[in-house]
Amino acid sequence: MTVRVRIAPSPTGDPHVGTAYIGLINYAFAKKNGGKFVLRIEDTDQTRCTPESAKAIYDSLKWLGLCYDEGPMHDGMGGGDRGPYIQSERVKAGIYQKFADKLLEQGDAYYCFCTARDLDAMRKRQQANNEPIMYNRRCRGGSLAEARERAAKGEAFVIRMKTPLEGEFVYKDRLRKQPTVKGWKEIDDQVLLKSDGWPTYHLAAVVDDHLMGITHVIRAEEWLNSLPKHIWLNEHLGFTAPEYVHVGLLRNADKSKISKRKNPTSLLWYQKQGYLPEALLNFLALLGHSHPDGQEKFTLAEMCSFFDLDRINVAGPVFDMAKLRHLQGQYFRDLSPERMKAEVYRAIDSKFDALLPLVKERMVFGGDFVWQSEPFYADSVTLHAEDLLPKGLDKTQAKHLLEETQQAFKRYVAGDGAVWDAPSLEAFVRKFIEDRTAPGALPDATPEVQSEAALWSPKSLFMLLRVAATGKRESPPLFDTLAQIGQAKVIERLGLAQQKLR
RNA sequence: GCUCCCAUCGUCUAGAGGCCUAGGACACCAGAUUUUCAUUCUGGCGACACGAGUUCGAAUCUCGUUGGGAGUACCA
Repeated sequence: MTVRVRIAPSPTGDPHVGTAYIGLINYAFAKKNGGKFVLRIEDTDQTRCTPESAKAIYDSLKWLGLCYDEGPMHDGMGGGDRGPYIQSERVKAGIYQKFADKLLEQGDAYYCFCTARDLDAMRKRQQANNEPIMYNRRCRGGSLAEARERAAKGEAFVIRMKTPLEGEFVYKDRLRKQPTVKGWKEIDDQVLLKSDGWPTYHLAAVVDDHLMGITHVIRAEEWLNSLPKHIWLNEHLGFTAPEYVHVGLLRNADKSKISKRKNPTSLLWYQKQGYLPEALLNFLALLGHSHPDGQEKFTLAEMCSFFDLDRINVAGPVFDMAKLRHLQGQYFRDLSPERMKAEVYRAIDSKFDALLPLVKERMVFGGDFVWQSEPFYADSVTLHAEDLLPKGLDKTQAKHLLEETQQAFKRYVAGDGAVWDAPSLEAFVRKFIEDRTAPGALPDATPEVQSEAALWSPKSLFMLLRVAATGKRESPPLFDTLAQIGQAKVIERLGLAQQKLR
């Protein structure tokens, strides 16, 4: 039997680093076993999926070098005779409806007419009573003929699976020590077909994995809980189930499932930042799996040759940006002069158009751009304490001003509808100064602070901010500069300036 | 709440009963090289969550506790 594996991302938002991770594992497993790596687009949520997002997935996989053997045709990848590989197209071909009907006929599924309101109320009740939260199966007993009549009259419905009411589900995942055992009564009568007639993930994935001849479903742990449903569906649809294997979830530094709030998750971001695909892939390859000899730097092809599914560690690894950065450096320095040049130009180009109008006022020669725009590209700036002391300020005072301004920026950024552009920033900072210096603005303040208020002049604060943000006493207009540097870096550099004044 | 999963240095991991006074990598600290910085090299810090068993012997097996995570949608 030839190995056939798949990744089945949902095209919502930016392509996700988790897709790359699971993709890498599947890809390596396929190649190691001389099998096929399939891409299927799971766009059955009509409200969230977009074609642009699907395209970004193809491009990202291509960028990483995880070229799929079968899938939507794109840029030399894809094709195959088990298509279409986009579920929305399969919906239109009536594929899922057919299998839902089969279950209905067999008495393994039923029409459910409960409304969202009903379900909501039910859930609230269960929550209040500390009961497990699941559908109460109210519609389960109804006759099929009667239900079909109601449906024909235009009443909204979904189709649910008729989960066994008793007994146990047992499945041994090859990566887990113990078999998964679950009482069927804990398992919900999952919706299979939504009221718009489109399938949910559960039905669509099981049907397509079968139709596409998938032999191994290697996916993230978050699916482990719905495994019984998927096995059940395979059985009742008369399919030979693929082997299901669940690997650990990528984590934030706090061990929670990786999320864009706490970690960059968009592959587009890594690409834009200048991360090399080889480096990112190599880094991902180190998570949950390792080279048998402890080697840490290797190519995709090498990984494919030593990859061993059974050596995967299912504890969810933390995505450690520091280590990624290290590998990126290793790969970058190994680049050929041509490729390195291309990377450098690309990095400059990424901000060039936005920066040139600001910087050009002080330029005499083309080369001046390089040093004058340095603070905008640099990861960090070098500060000199003496530059941070505008006329008339001492260390403590300057530090206070920086501290308070930094706090103000933080509040500003956290606020609703905060716009980080030059006019907004200027308005904000001027208002901030005004509030600080208005007579009686701080009635409860100590005399010390009161006297400090006199120092809040635009002139000294602006210079302070300029130096803190850029490390230089000369720069393009302050607010344009702050806007271009970006909120995160500005706030960070304001903090570093305070440390410098200690 | 309920169900399920997981558990070696701060992080990624090696380790499938004696080779473990637990190895490597990142980070961190110190030193060498470098005019500086970075690179590179050397050294240091640093973990088997806890408690019972099984065994002559346990990081490795079993059970419990604790901790962390996931799921609980007409999202995937």
